Amino acid sequence: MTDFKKELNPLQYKAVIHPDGPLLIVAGAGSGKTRVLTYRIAHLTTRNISPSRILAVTFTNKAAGEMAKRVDKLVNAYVPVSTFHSFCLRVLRKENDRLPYADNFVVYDKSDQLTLIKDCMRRLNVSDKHTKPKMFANEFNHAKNKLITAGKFAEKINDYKKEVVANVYKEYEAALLKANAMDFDDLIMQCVLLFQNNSDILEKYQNKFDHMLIDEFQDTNFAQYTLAKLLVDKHKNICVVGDPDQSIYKFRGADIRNILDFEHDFKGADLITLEQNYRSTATVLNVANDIISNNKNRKEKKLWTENEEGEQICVYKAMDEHDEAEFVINHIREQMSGNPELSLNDIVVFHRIHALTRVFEDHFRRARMPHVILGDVGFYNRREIRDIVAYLRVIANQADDVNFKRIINTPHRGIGSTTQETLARYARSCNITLFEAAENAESVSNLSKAAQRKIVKFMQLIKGFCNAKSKLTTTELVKKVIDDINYIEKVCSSNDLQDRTRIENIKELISAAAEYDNTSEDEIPSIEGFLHEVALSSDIDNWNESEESVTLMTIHNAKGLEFPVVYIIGMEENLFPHYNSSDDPTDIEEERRLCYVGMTRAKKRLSLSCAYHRTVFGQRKVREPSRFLSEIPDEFIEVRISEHRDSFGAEEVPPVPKSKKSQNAKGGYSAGQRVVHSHFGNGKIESVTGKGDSARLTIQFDSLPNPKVLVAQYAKLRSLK
DNA sequence: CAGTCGACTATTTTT
DNA sequence: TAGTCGACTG
Repeated sequence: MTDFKKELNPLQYKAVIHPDGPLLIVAGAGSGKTRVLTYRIAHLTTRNISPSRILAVTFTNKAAGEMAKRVDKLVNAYVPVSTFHSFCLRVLRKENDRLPYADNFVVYDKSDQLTLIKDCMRRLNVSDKHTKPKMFANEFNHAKNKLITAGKFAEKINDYKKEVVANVYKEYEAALLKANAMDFDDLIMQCVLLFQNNSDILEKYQNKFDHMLIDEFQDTNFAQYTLAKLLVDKHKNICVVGDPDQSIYKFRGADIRNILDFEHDFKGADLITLEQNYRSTATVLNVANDIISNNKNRKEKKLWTENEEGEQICVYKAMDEHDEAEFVINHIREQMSGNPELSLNDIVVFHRIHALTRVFEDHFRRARMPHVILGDVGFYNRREIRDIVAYLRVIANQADDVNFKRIINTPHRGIGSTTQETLARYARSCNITLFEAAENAESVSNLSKAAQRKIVKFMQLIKGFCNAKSKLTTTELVKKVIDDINYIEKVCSSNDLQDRTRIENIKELISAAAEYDNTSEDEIPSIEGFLHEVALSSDIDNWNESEESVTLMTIHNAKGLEFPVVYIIGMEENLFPHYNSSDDPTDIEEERRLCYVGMTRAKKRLSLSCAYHRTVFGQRKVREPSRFLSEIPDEFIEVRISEHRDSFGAEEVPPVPKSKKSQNAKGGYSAGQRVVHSHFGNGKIESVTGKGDSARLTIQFDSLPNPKVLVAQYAKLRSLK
């Protein structure tokens, strides 16, 4: 049995063995927050509290899985750990008969949501000229995070814009219900509504759990906090862990007041503050402390450490983003060769926005440095995966109009937009789903005989799947769908790289289904269960941290992680802090917290970089170093300046050697000329538009199937003879 | 009906 | 720059 006292410091131990009642643990970065939570859960089980009577909630599925594993290791007990979303989904499925949704409801992700919103806008004749679908999505999400339903929203309209939003919101909610689908934020809101409207069910869950524990409490939103308050209302055995300085999800409705008000909401709550950092070197910690102390709106807290001073922070001022990438690669090599203990998976590159990874990926690939990029177009957002999953969704839930529309002509089967619109109009006039309309295709007089035939054939296919559903495992069904619709042959049969990766991805989807069939905690694995898992899975959940490669990810993804070597790139004004945050002081403070989170991930070595030039929206712009850089005292940093330039802010030295530059200046490119490109190799210029540096060259490279258009200034071409 | 071409717009961050 | 959307043509 674990000796809890021996493995924890006195404050951590106090938190772990704290008896019943509300407990707030304010835990600074690297102070052993997860450790405390894990040990506390483990400790509860030793107090004869059954694992199933503990409700533990973390921020990601990955963190949840890891915590469950660690508890198991400590006390040999399996305590299920959830995210708010997965917990709510489980409740909603279980208590389905109290909901207006049928039990096979699906979860809509962001892009399903946008499609549906566009539909609603079209139906209400709302132009997307000034009110973008995304804007509506944001409004709805925020409303749901505050538990404001469409009905409530409509009650407090004060201007025209709100009125439009209210109308679309109403239409959207109705459409969701009709499609038997919930969006992400519904999972929480519907669960809260369920509890609020059904006291017997609420009571059941209040009695089911003796203790509730919440990780990353600073990033909970109003709906989540309300849910927690409801659940623990009887026994008040709630333990929350968080750090206000690490609250970085305001855009998702996270409300820092949750943690600041906790002691007020739960009278008699105990507070334990953990301030000793075990993770980082003193230098890293000092720098992070200095940065965060610039936030005005914050509770004073100073982390300290007994760790060694460590090396200085490296700040690299690059010429441009290419130079920045080269620096990171070279620096990584330097670190690796001087340190045999170090492995590539000890190294991470953080960025504020995904767009920065493009250039890095290029350079990493060319340098043959193994790397993994998290996020951006995640696995389940790839077209081929979405296509197949759309079939599964319709098979599971025939009311799903959004996905029905997606699959009716994918792969092409001659059911074009005219036919689809006729079908949709028919469905609307009869107030039935597209699926039902398609079933009656033959009685829709506006459809041509040919169109009817094609729809009937398609419906036979789909109904075949629906009938097969109960007889097959998830894996078998996925395979059957892919085979029967001939997806690979019809959509990705060429031999180019893109199609080959598509096929790889499809294989991976089959593996994912197999994995679900084999390891799911669902009593009976089902296509619905698989779809729910898919809907709630995130990039970080699928990240394999033991792979021998450098990881690139956003700082938002880095929450709760730590790495020996950390790079933060793009430390420039309007990028970090981000442009959209630069005029609002509260937003700037959130950006600063984000910076703080990034820095405090580093155990040994932290490097920051910015570029003097960067191509933004395809245009080369002069950049200014981030204000955060100037918030670091000089004594902690070692500044390195790009060799391509003498001093920062001095006259720019051209990135390409003089000879090439002068050729550009002469406007020396002309059609028919043979050239060499560093990337694509030999090619022939087919045409030239414009002149000088901004000339656009259409070049047919020998290595590529199609011509490419490059801008002379950036193309870095060398003329042949 | 499907594929191509040009115009346009976009970058926060995610369960 | 690159990805998406709509118009146009075969």
